[in-house]
Amino acid sequence: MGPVRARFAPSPTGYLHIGGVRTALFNWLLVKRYGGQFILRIDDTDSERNKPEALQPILDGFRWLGIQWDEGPEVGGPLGPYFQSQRLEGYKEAAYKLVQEGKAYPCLLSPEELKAEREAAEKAKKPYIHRGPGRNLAPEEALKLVLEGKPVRLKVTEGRKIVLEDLIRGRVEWDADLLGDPVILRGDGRALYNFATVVDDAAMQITHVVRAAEHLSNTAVQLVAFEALGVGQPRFAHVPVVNEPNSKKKLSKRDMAKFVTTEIKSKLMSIGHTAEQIAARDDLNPATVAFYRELGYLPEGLVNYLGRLGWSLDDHSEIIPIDLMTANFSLERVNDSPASFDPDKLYWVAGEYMKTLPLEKKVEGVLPFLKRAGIWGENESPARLEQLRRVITASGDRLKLFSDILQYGLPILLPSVAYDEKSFAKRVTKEGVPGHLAEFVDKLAALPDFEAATLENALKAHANDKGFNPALLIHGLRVSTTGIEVGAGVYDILSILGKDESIRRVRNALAKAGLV
RNA sequence: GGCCCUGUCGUCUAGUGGCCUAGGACACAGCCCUUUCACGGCUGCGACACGGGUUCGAAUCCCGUCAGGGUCACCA
Repeated sequence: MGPVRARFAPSPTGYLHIGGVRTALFNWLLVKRYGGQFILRIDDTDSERNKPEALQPILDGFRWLGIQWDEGPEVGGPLGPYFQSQRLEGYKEAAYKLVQEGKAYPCLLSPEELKAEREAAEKAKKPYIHRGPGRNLAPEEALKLVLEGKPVRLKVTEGRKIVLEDLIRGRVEWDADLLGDPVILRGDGRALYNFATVVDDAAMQITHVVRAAEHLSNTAVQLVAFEALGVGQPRFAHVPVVNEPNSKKKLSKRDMAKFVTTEIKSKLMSIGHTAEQIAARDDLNPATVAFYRELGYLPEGLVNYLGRLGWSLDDHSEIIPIDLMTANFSLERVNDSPASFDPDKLYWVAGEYMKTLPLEKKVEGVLPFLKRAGIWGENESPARLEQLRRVITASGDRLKLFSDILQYGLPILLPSVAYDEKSFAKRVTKEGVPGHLAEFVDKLAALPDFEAATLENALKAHANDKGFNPALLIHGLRVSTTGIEVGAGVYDILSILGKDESIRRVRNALAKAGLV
């Protein structure tokens, strides 16, 4: 395959939809695989719905994911402008040209008449196929009417088949007789999507249109438009839609609110969002890219997951770094049935990427969450930073998302311990434990150093000496010093805390337990 | 309803006529490792929508049925 020019054409809606990203990613991968340009074209012709400030989140999202466009907003390109709202004249001219050539004609019927036609067809249980009375007008007369403000319809040639050789779905055919003449230009001169997209794809020399399968039906009229325009056709590839988790329904841009369950909400609140903030942002739900960014997912993980959704490298690869993906991507291996979005698997993939991330990158990623939690200032001491590094290292693979630092790091980093009462009762107040703790605190005070290995030896020796199960002390210490039962190894925790702080926390716990 | 698309474990997938008593991954369950949790290791659970053909042989090809989805605008 030669060089590819592929495009993604989002509407500026204020957020980047997961399904859209997957489609954009396939376009981008195709370009990276075969060489060429990935074009971002902004579909902002619907002025009521599209606000200019709604574009930025989309661009930010793509940049965060590492999906860079070669032509489009902010980067320009030779075949711009890349905003459809700035290309309106071109659509108009193209439509006029078609009218002059007799390939399109003015629609003479009023909206009311059209509605009546449609309803009559519906009542008669017949498919509604519009053929306008203006079809046979002489070109001069037709153009005059169009210039006077009549909408323009494309003439669909009857008595033949429209054939698409789709790169993913194979051969798809439509009977032209079942296709009504579509409106391509409104009375006020604004083009309709099906026409604008064709004019632009031709003008921008798009070679491959990779888009969601929901556009498959549209392709028939677009094919007719390409023909009428007398320009070369791109190749088409219709990728299956992305479904809701555990569902056969499309992951929809609408009704995304239902994904914000109480569980999701509490997760968002745990990273510092208030209920009001969540309610005010329509991009904070699991169907958007912003949501995963907000929770501290690694973009590499999201890209891997999305790339693997509907496409596979072979019979066993799951973790496919971007270089491997771009070197091997092909439309042939894109599935032709819909795929359900699986948040659990995404979480796992994100964790796999986190495992391989260098420590300094983890520190960097975790900082915003600590700052928002109010326990990290702008000028923390080197010692404090070193402590954070040790916390992250000790957390190990438990840290799958950057926001997980709140769960595993806070109990160590926070100066005061928030005790989980159930755990406290089970592991500290328990029979005999306070006594062991009190005794061991003195041992701790006498230790030559506070390395994890030293601590482990001392603890085991002490328990052996006294003849009790070391687990009693391990669990007691953990809860005394962090308040909770899960997290890094207890020796690591004590070592990070240091001698003074460890002893202070254990004594506090003993005081709380009613023993000093 | 018309047209179009799709149907392999709960989910993502491998499979292009014999390598398939259908392989891998996530999730789930159990065991081991670790005196927590996680990681890791092992084991288990679990699918070719159904019915007809074609063929020596079908998850794979054909037909039908059923099911799901998409689309039918002077929206994108």
